[in-house]
Amino acid sequence: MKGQDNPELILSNAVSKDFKKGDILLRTGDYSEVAYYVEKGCLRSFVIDSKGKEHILQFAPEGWLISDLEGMVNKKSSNLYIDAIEDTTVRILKGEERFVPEVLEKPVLIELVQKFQKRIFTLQKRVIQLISATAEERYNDFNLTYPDLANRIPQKMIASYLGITPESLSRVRKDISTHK
Amino acid sequence: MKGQDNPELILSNAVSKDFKKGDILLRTGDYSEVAYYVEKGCLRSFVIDSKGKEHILQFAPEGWLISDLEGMVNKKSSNLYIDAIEDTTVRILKGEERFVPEVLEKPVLIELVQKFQKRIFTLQKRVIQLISATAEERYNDFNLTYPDLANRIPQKMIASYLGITPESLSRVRKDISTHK
DNA sequence: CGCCGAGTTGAACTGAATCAAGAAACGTGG
DNA sequence: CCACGTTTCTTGATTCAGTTCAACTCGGCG
Repeated sequence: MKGQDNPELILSNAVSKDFKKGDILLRTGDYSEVAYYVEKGCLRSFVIDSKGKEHILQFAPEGWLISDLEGMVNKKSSNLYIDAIEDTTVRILKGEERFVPEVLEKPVLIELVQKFQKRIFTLQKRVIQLISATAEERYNDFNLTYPDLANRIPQKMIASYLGITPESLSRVRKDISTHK
Repeated sequence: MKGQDNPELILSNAVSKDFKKGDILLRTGDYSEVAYYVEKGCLRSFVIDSKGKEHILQFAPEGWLISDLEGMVNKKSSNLYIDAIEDTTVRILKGEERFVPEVLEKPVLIELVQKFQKRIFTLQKRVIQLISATAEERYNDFNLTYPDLANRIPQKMIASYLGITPESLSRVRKDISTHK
């Protein structure tokens, strides 16, 4: 969830931590009440389906927030992974501070409500696109949602996020460049 | 967003209203800071794409909450429609009570955060499915998410929600019945 | 009745997946 | 800094799930 409006209140007493490219922050089976605010670098969350295929739910470059909401809502272990695509510096928002709403201060709750609304809006847009747009249209929208990210991360990850194969994305990019 | 856990606090001073099947509660271009809690009947939200095709984002049978979050977040007019699929009774949650978080009481905010987390989780599940599941798998999951709704509403609306054509849904249902 | 929207079925078509093979880029150790 | 192996990207040929278009049936409602 995007946060270029810096979430000062939520971050006020969050500690920093560094991860190396490839480090896994959360794996299936883990239980986590932690959320990460990315200061530098890029994280991703993804699931692995029954056929062993990876599906990327979200990228989190600078200014984005990423977490395992399902685990936090259901108070049970996660079915998703979060890992670092680049060397990344995060601020860690602990569960006690953040995801047991009862103990949060009102101004922090307000910030949360607003962040959640944005995330819901983003996800709704993605649902509509998956339903109605072609691979090419979705790739173009990816570039609007995550400016410049296409130059930083492997194409196969973009393909996974778009819900197409790397081969198809390669062809889509070819079409865009040759003609347009 | 599902609410079989009755949202008592949010509803505490919400007024009731009845709509007839076919009534439009919100249309593109309207600005609304209202949310509806469905007590009886069924609403739906949908968008119309550039080709004039309808895409259903959400159904709201009894116990669900439905609204135009985008409009509320961005403080601008909506690009979606909400209408009644059946004669429906709702409780209206007004913006001043509900979507200007600053004036909400802390217990109400906590309820909101929890509702939003559930909606985010539901949407994430749908994104994963649109990316990775076949039409048949998605239809089966629809029946889990909205038990019995398949018997109440036209199939072409289910098809729109699933992101397939009515013809395809017809064939999927045939396959399921003939073999299984 | 007769009509009209909803659902079904068929046949041809298409966007994207799959499978396969080769080319380019990448990083790791010598 | 180069050499090598591994991963990523590209391109081609084939297949397949779902679309499109068209014709027909059914069931409810005037």
